[in-house]
Amino acid sequence: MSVAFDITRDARATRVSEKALPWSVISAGSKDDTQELRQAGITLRFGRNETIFSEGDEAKYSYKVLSGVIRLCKHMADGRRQIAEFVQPGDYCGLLNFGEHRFTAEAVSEVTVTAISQRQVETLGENTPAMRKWMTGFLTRSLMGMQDHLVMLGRQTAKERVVSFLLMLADRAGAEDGDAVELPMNRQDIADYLGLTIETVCRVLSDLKRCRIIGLPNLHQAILTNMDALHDLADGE
Amino acid sequence: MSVAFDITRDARATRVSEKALPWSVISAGSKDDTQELRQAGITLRFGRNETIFSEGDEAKYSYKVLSGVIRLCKHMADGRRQIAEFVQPGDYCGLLNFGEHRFTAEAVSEVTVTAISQRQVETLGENTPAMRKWMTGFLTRSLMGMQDHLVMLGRQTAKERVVSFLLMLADRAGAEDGDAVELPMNRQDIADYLGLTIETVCRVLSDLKRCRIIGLPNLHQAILTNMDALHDLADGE
DNA sequence: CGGATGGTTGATGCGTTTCAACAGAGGTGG
DNA sequence: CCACCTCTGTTGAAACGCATCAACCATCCG
Repeated sequence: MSVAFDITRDARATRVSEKALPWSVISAGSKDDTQELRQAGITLRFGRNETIFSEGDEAKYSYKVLSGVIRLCKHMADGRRQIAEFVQPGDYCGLLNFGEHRFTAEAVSEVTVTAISQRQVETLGENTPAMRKWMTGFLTRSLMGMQDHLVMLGRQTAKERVVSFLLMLADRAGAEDGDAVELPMNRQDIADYLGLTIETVCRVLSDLKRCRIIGLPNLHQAILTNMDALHDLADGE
Repeated sequence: MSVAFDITRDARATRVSEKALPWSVISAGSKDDTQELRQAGITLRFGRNETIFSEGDEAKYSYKVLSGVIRLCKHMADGRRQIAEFVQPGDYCGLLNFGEHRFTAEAVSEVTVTAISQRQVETLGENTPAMRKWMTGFLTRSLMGMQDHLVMLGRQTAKERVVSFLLMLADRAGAEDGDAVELPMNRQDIADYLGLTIETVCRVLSDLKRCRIIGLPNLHQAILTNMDALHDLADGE
């Protein structure tokens, strides 16, 4: 299957060191809510901090996350980094980047993805109305998410940002008062998503814990002890 | 024409005070790069600070700006405001907000727009491939603009933000070294776009003027005396 | 055990905000 | 025409929130 070969070339272009290779091609085809994409992709695995694609790379493939979490980020010349989005299982990335990828995609944790060639996506979009509709919806949802993120970075305080972030994760996971939410990303990732430093994120989390608004049983979980307080804090008391 | 009537109802729903009315219906139909939209709209006029639509309003219409500038913003409960975008002549707003508008749109200056019903837009999208392609492109460009804005708010300093803003305006206007760019929005608008205070924006502009990197002949123009210096400042020296 | 990695906490400094006073442009009415 | 007012922008002084720098801690793993 020539797609497999192309994938390999594309991946090499992402500057993952040879050592980081090989990703295993696990299977061709996987479950997918979007019927038309079902048999279009092949599955790849990436280890922690491996690069899936880089900003500026030719966008030959899109990816659907099967397991693990991907961060989409921009690296500035002087090392500053801004994470635009955490892509979770069931979500897509690199979709509809005509020409070249606008972000670098890196594996936050062990990740498996289905790769779909952009050509296939475009063809599907041109021929199937349902697919088209889904893609427009996808773009619109992306835009909405980015809009909320924008307001957060522009006008919320450090505490508001961290709390909003926890609530966003809770919302995505369907967590309720008293439930635990997973924090697959590390503190630096959270900081770079929120436009803060790692120390500030730590301090806010410690504060919340001290006030018994959340619990932190380990580095990768937060227990939402008091959702009401969180909601109040999220928009400034 | 029943569309004209519907426009009136929609506009009233935007809570523009009766005093602020009437907007004049200037003409039906106007020039448009997108052939299919050419005869679809009617033209409306809004005065400075009038609301074109509000966040949460049912999105019955989209708007193409013919003249003037619109700001798209979110208002927080405590009065904080974040501007997501300045919509300039030739640009669109309110497009593809299925259901309800996600932003409040207000006139920065005297504005004339063409209003197009969402139903028409959708129908055009379903039937004409060129229109569909254009709309996908529009969404993608919006997303890209928002992504750059996001990085700016998350990771750039006050000076970098103001400089990037000037360069963005210069780029849009096609201005070169030595040219003047128009600043149709006031300082508060700039501050709310950049996630800063009005005082900080003032100080940075004054600084740039003092260093002879820009000139400020009046409140609504900036002369780009030294584009190279601006580009350097935009990404941290 | 020792080193590496990632996280937390404290002390200090800086950049931006806040608060306050003032300046300039434009508009109105005596 | 000028005094007066309002609106917006500018500048200064002080306060504050977050960043920076540095020390320390916990966990993991060879």
